Amino acid sequence: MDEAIREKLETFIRRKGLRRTAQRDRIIAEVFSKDEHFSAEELFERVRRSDENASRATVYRTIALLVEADLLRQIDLGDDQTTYDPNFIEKPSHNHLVCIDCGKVVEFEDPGIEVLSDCVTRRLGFRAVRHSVKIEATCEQLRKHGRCPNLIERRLSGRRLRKRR
Amino acid sequence: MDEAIREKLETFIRRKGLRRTAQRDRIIAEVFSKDEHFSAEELFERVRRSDENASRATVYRTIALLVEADLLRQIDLGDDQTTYDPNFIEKPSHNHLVCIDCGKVVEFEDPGIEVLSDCVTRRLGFRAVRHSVKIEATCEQLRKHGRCPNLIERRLSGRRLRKRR
DNA sequence: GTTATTGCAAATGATTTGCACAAGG
DNA sequence: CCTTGTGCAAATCATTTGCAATAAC
Repeated sequence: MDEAIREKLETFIRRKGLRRTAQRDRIIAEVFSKDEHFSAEELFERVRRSDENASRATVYRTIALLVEADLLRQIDLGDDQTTYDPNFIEKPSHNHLVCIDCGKVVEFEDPGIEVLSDCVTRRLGFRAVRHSVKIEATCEQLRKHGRCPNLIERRLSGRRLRKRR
Repeated sequence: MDEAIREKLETFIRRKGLRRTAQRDRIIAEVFSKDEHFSAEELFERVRRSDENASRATVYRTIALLVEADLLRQIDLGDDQTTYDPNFIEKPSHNHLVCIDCGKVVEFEDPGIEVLSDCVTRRLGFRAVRHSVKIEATCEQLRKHGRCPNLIERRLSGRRLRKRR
C-alpha cells in the first residue's frame, strides 16, 4: 500500500473523528494489495481468507468509508455488478475499455479526452469535477486470429460475467 | 412515439417469435412518451396511472425486452439507481453531464470525443462498439449567482437523489 | 390448439441496520 | 469512561421467478 493512501486515510479518519481498528486496517490492506477491480462480496471472501471471523457488514462499511474518502471508486463496467476500482490514486483520471467478446477490462488515460470533456462542460455552463469514459469494444485478436486468451480465461473463471440477465 | 421505434420493435418482435400484446404496447408507449430518464419503479407508477392493474413483473420484463432490442438503454448517473434512457434512438451516441450541486442531467453530443475514443480504442487493439461518457460537474449558475433553479426543484421533488447511502 | 404472456405472490440476493458487546482514545 | 466499531442475524428493497390462468397467432 502506498504512502499517499496512508496519508489521505489518516487525514480522513482524523477529520471525521473516526478510530483506527485492526479490522479496518486489514480490509484496507486487502483493497490495495492488488490493482484488481472487485465486488463487495469478492472483497469479503479475500478478507475472510486471512481473518476467519471478519464480518460482511464491516467490509461493506469500510468500502463505504473508502468511497467517501475518495480512495476507492465505484465504477460501472456494464455487468450489473457494483464494482470497485482501487487504482484512482495512482491514475486519478483513468478510464475503462471493456471488451464485449472476451470480457477483458483495460484501463487507459487520455489527456485529449480530458481536454475535450472540459470544453464541452464549460460550453454547457458547468465546471467539470470528474469524468468517466467507458468504451465497449470488440476484440481484434479474436477476429483476426480466431481466438483470444481472455476469452478462455473468462470461460474458466466465470468471474466478471453479468449476474442478472 | 416515433416511426423508427415502431419499426425496430416490429422487427425485433417478429425475429424473436414474440407476440404483440396490449400490455406491452401500453408500457412501451409510456416509455417513449417523454424524453425523461426513469427507474423501473417510476415507470411502473406511470403505467399504473393509465392501467390500474398493470403488473410490476410485466413492466420489468418489458424493460428487459427493450434493452435487449437496443431501443432503451441502461445508464449510470452515479445515483445508485438503475436508470433507463429512452433517447438513444434520436441521439444514438449522446452522453451525460450530471451536476453534483443541483442534480441536473444534461445530454450532449460531441463528435470530438467520439473520434478520440475511437483512436484510443484502436491503439489498444480493439474496435469500438459504443462509448459512454459521464461528466460530473458543478453548477456555474450556483457559484456566480448564489442560486440555481434546479437546486430548488430537486429539493422539492426529492427525485433522482441517491437512495442508498 | 399451441406457445407466449400476464399477474400474483413468493423467492432471491445484494446491501443495510438494530443491537449487545468489544475496543480505541 | 465515553463513544465509535464490530459481528451477528434480521430487515430491506429492487428485481426475478414459478405457476396457473389468459390471450396471441
